[in-house]
Amino acid sequence: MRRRDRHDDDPELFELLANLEEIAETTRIPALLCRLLEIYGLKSVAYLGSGLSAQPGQGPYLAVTYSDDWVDHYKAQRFVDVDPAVQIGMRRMLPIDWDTFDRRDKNVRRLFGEAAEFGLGRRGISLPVHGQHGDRALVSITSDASDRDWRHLRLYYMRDFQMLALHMHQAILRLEGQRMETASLSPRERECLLWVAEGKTAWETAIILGLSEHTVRCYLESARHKLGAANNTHAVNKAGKASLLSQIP
Amino acid sequence: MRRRDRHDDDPELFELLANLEEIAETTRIPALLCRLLEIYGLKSVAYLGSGLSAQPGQGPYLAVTYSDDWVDHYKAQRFVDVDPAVQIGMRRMLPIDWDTFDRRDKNVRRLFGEAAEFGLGRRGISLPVHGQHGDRALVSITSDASDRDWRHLRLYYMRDFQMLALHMHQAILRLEGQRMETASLSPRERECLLWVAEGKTAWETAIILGLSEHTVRCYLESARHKLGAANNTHAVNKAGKASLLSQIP
DNA sequence: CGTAAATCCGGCAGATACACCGGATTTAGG
DNA sequence: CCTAAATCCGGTGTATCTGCCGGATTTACG
Repeated sequence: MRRRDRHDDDPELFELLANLEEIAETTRIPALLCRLLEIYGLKSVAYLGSGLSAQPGQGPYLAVTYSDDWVDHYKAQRFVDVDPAVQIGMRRMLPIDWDTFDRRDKNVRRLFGEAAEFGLGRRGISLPVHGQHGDRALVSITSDASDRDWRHLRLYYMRDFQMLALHMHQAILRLEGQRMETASLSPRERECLLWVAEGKTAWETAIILGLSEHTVRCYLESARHKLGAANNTHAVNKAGKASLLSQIP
Repeated sequence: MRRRDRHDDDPELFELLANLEEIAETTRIPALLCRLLEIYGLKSVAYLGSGLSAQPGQGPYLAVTYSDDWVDHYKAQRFVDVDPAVQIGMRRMLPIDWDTFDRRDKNVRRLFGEAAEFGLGRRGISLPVHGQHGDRALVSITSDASDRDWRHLRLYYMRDFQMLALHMHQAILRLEGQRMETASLSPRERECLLWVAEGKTAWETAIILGLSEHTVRCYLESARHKLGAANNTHAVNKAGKASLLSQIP
């Protein structure tokens, strides 16, 4: 805990955010994570990104300060299926303190036990990040702070890392592709797709919108064409990820 | 700008977050927004939520400190279709400074001109919020700070309001329903649904996964049943919103 | 004043989805 | 040990989707 004794001015935070914007290669990310360790006096920082490239089957993106040993062990033991930080954190919106995890499960206890052996901090927070296109990330930090310090620090960590996590995700998205040419749907096309996404048939949608069934089909067809979708299901998925189905046009 | 001269300790922020967690009625939200005005020395705070109730056709949720006159005028003029804070902010992940908007469009200039007449600050920031289920929100704040002050303040505003916006959204979600019973899909069901969401037919999915077409149909059927979906399209939409289609199971 | 886009309508053939019927083995957990 | 769930396979009839053909008027923009 080097410079975290004063919480007054935080030029570091904004400097780090600027650095993230300037990064031009993914190879420089680990170094930046290490700077985070120093500045915030942490034991580890980890970034786990999912759904970055919009193609299924693509593995998650990982950038960590963990030792390679721990990463290999984690993968070999398939801890990702057990790890509450991932399982719960990836399904949340707000950051979560690892202290709140239920450790009664024996697999979970084993995970945290072995994590400690590999030098991860006893305390941890995971901050979920939600991108625009269904892409997600989880930024996790660990610390060895005492119980006293931790109660205060965690709040400041949550505050700063909420922003850092967001910008980190943005930077990685920028570097790892995810070019999403956003097609624009007409109001009617969007409306038809919206109801089809709710499980309505073309006929039902026609009733709801007061159109002929055939007209609905035409809108769906042009929506599919605009989105480059193979069928309605694909179109709904693409439009949903591009948040074209929200109420605000 | 009452107490914002010192950026050192921020008990206010964490107190506000605690208040947000304790709120039991939506009627108390406006009062909390007004406290934000005082504490941060702002001209206005606005929350705009979209897709909160998971039913289409539901209007957006609005909680603002604007005058009713401005809200009525804004709605009457359909400014939401023009407002770059909404149009751009809702499609972003990172917060955006209103100074960066392109004001060449005459409609945009009219919007900001009339906004100033109704007493909104000259400076503004909008912070997008992304929920887990496709729900979104935009928290916008305005200020009358001088150019000098603004350059520094905006960063601190972004930092604190990034957290405040998130917790505000969480509080409103909690109060405004959005109970999403998360069905759990088996790996195979999820996998089939994933490829169908990519526009593949059952036959193609069967080839990809090395299964018989009939087996794929069975998995899709049980997935639909688990999700309470009327058809594959509905199932993909539901599963996507519940982030059941991501790589991390 | 054109042009492009959005808004509407109809029909038809073939592909695909969907529901409902039947069966099987393997695996995890109480 | 037993049960539940997950993993697999086949058939059938009907509903729905999808692509492609043909029209129409209105609106916005340069």
